[in-house]
Amino acid sequence: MPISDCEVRDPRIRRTRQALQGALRELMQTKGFDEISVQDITDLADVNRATFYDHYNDKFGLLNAMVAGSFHKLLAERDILFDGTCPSAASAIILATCDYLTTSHASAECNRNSAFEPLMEASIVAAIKHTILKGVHDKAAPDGLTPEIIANTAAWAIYGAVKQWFYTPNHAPASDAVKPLLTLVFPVLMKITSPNVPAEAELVAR
Amino acid sequence: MPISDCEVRDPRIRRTRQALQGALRELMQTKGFDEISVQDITDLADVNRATFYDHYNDKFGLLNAMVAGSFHKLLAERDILFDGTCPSAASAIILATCDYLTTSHASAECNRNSAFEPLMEASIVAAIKHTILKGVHDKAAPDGLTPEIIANTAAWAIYGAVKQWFYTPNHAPASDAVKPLLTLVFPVLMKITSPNVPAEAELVAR
DNA sequence: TCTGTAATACAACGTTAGTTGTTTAAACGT
DNA sequence: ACGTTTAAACAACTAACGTTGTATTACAGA
Repeated sequence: MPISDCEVRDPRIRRTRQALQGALRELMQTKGFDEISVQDITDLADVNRATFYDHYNDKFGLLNAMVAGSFHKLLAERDILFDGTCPSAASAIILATCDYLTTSHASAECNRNSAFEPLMEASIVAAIKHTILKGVHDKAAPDGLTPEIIANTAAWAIYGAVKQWFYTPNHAPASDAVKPLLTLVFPVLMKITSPNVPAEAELVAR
Repeated sequence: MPISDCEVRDPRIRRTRQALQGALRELMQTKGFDEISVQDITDLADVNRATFYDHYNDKFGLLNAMVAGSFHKLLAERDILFDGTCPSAASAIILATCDYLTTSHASAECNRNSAFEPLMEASIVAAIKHTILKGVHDKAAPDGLTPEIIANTAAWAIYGAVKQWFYTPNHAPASDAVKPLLTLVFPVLMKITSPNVPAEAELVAR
């Protein structure tokens, strides 16, 4: 029965989890995620295999915690705070996502496993959403929408945009890609403060 | 070594795959996805377990094929064709996604498995993207963007929006939810034909 | 410092996964 | 109708999974 990762007091738990995450990180330098067994991880971390299951449901749970943790850290380091109106904060989120995708793929190449990518993605999207929500949770939203819906939509849109950018052959460097991607997703975020964007005019006239 | 699902001539292959998909579908009525073993599936489908691996890489591969297939079918039945400008087609896609999420959750409740949901989601998003791309792949896109990027962003945004709607307690019925969700994601799609939406003005002035 | 709580170590278990090689039989072109 | 092609059946195997129970040891509060 795994316990939440945030605010763990007991140093034993922190040590064990750090060891497991460190081991997985190290193993992923050389192997693909699907070639790594729980045994491999616990051997390297010098932790009993059964103990692993006290902390994570499975290999994917560990991956999830790792990705969420490091992406959150990346965002925190850059001191990103989005207040619902400032495009530069949105840019920073997009850039961070670009960077994260790039570096994480550089270390862990070739994960042809069918389950690997969607899981990483879910973790990243959750982190983006969380960051957006921190800034807008107390703002207003137009009828039928909520800050949560908008934040989630934006988070998914951002990740989808960055992902497609990333998988485009010979894509522009991240710093150049941010601006066009921002124009794409920013209208979604704008719904928080200005419910009516002009495209609306065409919608009601459908 | 699994073979593509589209256009399978050999009736033996079709029969086997249908049997496997049917079996999984039936098992998911009562069990969670993670409680179902490949053995269970092949037993019910009256197929040898080794044969399973001639068709799918693993359980997730089968799930993927099922979801993609049925969601595509749902879209095809409703005769959805999105030309990049018509909001009603976009509405139809959103509505279909709402419906699909609702029905698929009704049959397969409680899949607390960490890997299950992200995989289904990836399949659905891929299907949405495919539908959008059919309509816009030959259209123009503003600098730094491509029809693919826009389609992917829109697909992720749509799924993210619908998902959050779905998980909102006491959410409005799908038919009522479509309109607000549409106002949220339509600006993204609009980039295909009208590169400059007014929010842009604020962006360059940052 | 002491004590109850809670995490880890360890061993052993049954189950499932995924692979391989061979045999049988259905499908297809001619 | 015949022979070729190719999918499915089957058995057997290794390796990894996830669980269970008990003993040990580290932590946190008093």
